[in-house]
Amino acid sequence: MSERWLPQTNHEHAVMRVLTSIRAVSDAMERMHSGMKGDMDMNASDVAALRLLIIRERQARSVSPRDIARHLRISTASTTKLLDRLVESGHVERRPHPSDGRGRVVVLTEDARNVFFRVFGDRLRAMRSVAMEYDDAELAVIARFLDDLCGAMDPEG
Amino acid sequence: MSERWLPQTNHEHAVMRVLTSIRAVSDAMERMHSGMKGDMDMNASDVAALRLLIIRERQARSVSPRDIARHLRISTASTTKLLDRLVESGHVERRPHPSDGRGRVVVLTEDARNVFFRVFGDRLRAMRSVAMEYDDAELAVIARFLDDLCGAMDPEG
DNA sequence: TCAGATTGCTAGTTAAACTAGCAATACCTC
DNA sequence: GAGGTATTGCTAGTTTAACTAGCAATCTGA
Repeated sequence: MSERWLPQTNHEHAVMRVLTSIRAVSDAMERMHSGMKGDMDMNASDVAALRLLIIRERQARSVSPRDIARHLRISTASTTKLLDRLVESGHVERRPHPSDGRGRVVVLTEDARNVFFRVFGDRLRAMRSVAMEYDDAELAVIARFLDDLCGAMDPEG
Repeated sequence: MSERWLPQTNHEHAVMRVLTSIRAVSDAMERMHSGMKGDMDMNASDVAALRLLIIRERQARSVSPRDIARHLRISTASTTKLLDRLVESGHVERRPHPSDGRGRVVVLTEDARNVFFRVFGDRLRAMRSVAMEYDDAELAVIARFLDDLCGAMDPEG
């Protein structure tokens, strides 16, 4: 997480500590997701696709196979197979795109939502109760930091 | 990231916003790592193993194949293959464990350190300069939050 | 209008995980 | 100590999920 750069001042130590912690959180998140292999009959990519669908649904934005391919950084061919798995397991459906004859719209089934929250519910609740301990001003700082960081890491998002 | 839970108060909205942001950061991190597929001749697991080695080295803690298997949540058989790849590409070496005849100690080559920082350097600098913008008190709050969150997500770490 | 781009798919290939089981070594109980 | 059990890292063979190449259908812009 560092470079040959070594923190000197107290402030630099604090910076280093935050970057180390963010890495730890990110690793924990990754393990949590890839750990779904065991908890449900799904691999990490399938879960990631499901998460994208859940998030986009909350934003009332539709998701195409192309979107999934871009988000997961996999080929459209792999995405077709991924969707085949999710369709076959009854988690999503392919619908024709309303205006683009080539495209598809991928939608969650109610079953998928249930499974997702059954598996992630405890973890989400635990995370939420951690955040609940912080006041508005603190949360504002944290959110601003995270958004800045995100922008620095990955311009497109 | 949410559940059927919907934020009501301002505070709950702030909580939600932070959890959404942390997800975004985590996704960006994951894409950054899996994006290494393109930037170097390595897959995400190999990079993750390399990161573990870099971090542990800084803590002066040795790393066994077993440690890597546990950290990446893959089998020891897969870890053997992973190490074969990294040894063959000249990024790590297997050394005998000093006190346990069964075990090995995996150590980085100088070459691996160079490659790692060449690829991640820009990103790490960008992240660091984001954190630099925050004062000690803010960084302390952020670090505490992240550590709390980590504890909530993944007790063992 | 039509040349080029984009979408999602199939087919076949490759990479990296998996399970099962092995010998060598360590640890624990008597 | 001696013997049984656990742990480590490995090999062999299998399965999964990514990849590339190329297709028809559709959209877009000059």
